[in-house]
Amino acid sequence: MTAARTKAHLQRVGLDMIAEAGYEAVTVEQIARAAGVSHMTFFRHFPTKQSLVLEDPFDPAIAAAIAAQPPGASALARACRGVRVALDAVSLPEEDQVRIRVRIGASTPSLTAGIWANTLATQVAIADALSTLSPPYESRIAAAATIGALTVAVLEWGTGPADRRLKDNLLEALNVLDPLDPLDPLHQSEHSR
Amino acid sequence: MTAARTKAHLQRVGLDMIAEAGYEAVTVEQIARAAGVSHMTFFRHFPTKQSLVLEDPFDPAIAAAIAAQPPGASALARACRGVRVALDAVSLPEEDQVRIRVRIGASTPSLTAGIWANTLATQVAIADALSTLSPPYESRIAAAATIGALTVAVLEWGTGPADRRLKDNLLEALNVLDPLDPLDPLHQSEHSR
DNA sequence: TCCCCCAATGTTAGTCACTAACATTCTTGT
DNA sequence: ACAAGAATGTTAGTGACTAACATTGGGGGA
Repeated sequence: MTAARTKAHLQRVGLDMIAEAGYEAVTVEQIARAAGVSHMTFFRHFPTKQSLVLEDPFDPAIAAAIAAQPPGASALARACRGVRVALDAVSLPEEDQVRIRVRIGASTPSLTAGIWANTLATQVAIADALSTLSPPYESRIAAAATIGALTVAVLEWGTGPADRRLKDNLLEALNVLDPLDPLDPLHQSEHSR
Repeated sequence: MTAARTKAHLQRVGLDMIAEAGYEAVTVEQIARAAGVSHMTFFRHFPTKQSLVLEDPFDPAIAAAIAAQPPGASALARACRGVRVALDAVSLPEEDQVRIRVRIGASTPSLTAGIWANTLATQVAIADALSTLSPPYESRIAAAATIGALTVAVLEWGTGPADRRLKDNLLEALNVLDPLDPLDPLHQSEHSR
């Protein structure tokens, strides 16, 4: 069996078991056996048990959109506006499996901790994108604040009603840090400065 | 030996060993033996190995100062101004041991992850304090952004030059989220609204 | 078609963080 | 001095994760 198939199979089986019994109640050994492999194969595909749930590749489009923001605004505002642009361009997965993973992560304390840890790479990428126009310290602060807001938005989406769109949650979060004109709440980020 | 003394002794010995050899290179067993106790005693005083480095009690004064902020400003602004007031009132420890702990945490990836996890309780407290005047969602976003900024400020302080004051780092971070009048950059938080 | 090669997987034996159950010692008030 | 409770020790275990080495299976070249 090809490597990608084995990995996908492990994740499907593992998420099923965890969704049913809870993250702590399922051991890696059990997941591996249920998927018909050994625990070593599990760890060859997922570096940690956490990563089965939390694995989330960073999208470089976000950093690019932030770096492309025009000068004249604070680092925080540029970060928020860049993310808005990226949200318009990229199509979010919004698949059911993502929602399940977020729900598991939000309801398991040890995983919620891991979620914040997972954002570190994104945080650094955003800070780098900001630092072309702002001092490094301000860039790091703005990046951390932005990531914090977005992470809460994702967690809230995962635990909220199923018909709520992730994108709406994210835009609302950005609005807290960088308020748009309330009369024209959307479609302004690309044109305002 | 009284419990508090044993705990302090374990922490002193453990931080010494970790500062010298690195967090991953020192086992709990080694710390316990060096302190003249068994590993069970270690875990009776520190729930995890991480907590030896990261343990940091939440100061309720911060939440109180935020809750006392006057209405008329955004949740984010009230959070920042409340923290500024709390920083004026409370005297920060600023001891060498704190700096050592932050330095260890900042330079050890698995601990940096734990630092973010440790802020969760504070984040919830701030969100609660904000939610008396703002909707819960906006409160959670603002709390996450504020905590994110403050955490970066602490990490930066821990790795930066030794004569830099923690308070200055924190105020500068708050300034990124809630800019003060640049002509009167300090001493304004208590009077502005 | 055969074979070989290498990627994917298995086996085994460990380390380390952490826990449960129970035994032991030390301290402290009376 | 003497119980009673707090602090600590012992032992045995679980589970995540790693290192070293053995094994298999399928696809490309001869």
